[in-house]
Amino acid sequence: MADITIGELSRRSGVNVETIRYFEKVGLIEKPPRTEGGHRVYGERNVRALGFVKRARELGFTQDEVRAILKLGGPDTACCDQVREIAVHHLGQVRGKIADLARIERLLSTTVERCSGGHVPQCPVIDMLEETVR
Amino acid sequence: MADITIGELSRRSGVNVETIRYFEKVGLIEKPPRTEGGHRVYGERNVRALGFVKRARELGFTQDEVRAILKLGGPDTACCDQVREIAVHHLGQVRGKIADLARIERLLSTTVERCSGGHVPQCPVIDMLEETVR
DNA sequence: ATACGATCTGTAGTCGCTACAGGATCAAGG
DNA sequence: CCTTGATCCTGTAGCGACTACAGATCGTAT
Repeated sequence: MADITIGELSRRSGVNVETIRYFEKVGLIEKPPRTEGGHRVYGERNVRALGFVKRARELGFTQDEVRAILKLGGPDTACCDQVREIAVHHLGQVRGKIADLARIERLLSTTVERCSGGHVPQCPVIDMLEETVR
Repeated sequence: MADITIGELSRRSGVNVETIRYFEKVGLIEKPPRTEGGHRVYGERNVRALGFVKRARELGFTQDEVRAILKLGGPDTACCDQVREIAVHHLGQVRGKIADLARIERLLSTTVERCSGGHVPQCPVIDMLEETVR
């Protein structure tokens, strides 16, 4: 039960100190007890909890989604359905973004390729951007 | 040279009225002349210019990049090199994002799949998020 | 002339943080 | 015990790229 300061929590979790305080403010992590002087005091469980939130954010879950998952992931673990639902929805979003980016990637790469070809009629990139048709 | 109001420009370009004014404020499009009463008056060339900016933004170019391209794409068209450079850099960013999302997609989809399997040990999604190892 | 829609400016909100400023607190050394 | 220096506190403002008002004015059709 070694007490952990916010700075140490930051080092251990890889989450910025300001971000930890921010996560507390917006309800992504719980409010820890304080010292006499008002400094936050954490323990091991907080390291895990923060890691959880961090990982979820890295995977692109919104703060709302993370909050929802946390609420579901309480004492009763029977709510797997709802967690799964959130994850499936998010997976859909991710796939959508990948598709969008893939389209962009194709367009950009073929355009840039035309650029490097010796002949320089005009700027193919600018031409491409000018094609208002879509 | 039919005069175009900001509302009509919005309809034709598919860009929100507020966003058009915002683009003007941040220097992505030029300031149009005004009527006596102060209403903005556009022409066809503004429709094309706005379309250009819109398309570039849809492709994920930042405002700074768009401004840079616009500056380069002036009267002298010999600056194709620099435009290409911006596009290549941006292409790199796009590919990076795709790679990140692909990793996320794989992790999410395999996790969710384990969920749907009949056996329900715990919530695989939560388990996955709890694995602090990476 | 007047009503009504469109436009004007300016400010504030969104999301997810990050970066201060100006203090207070804590732990270690003298 | 007292000072130093690192860490911590709160609160506010900034980022990018818009979006959404509020409250006023303009333009035009009847």
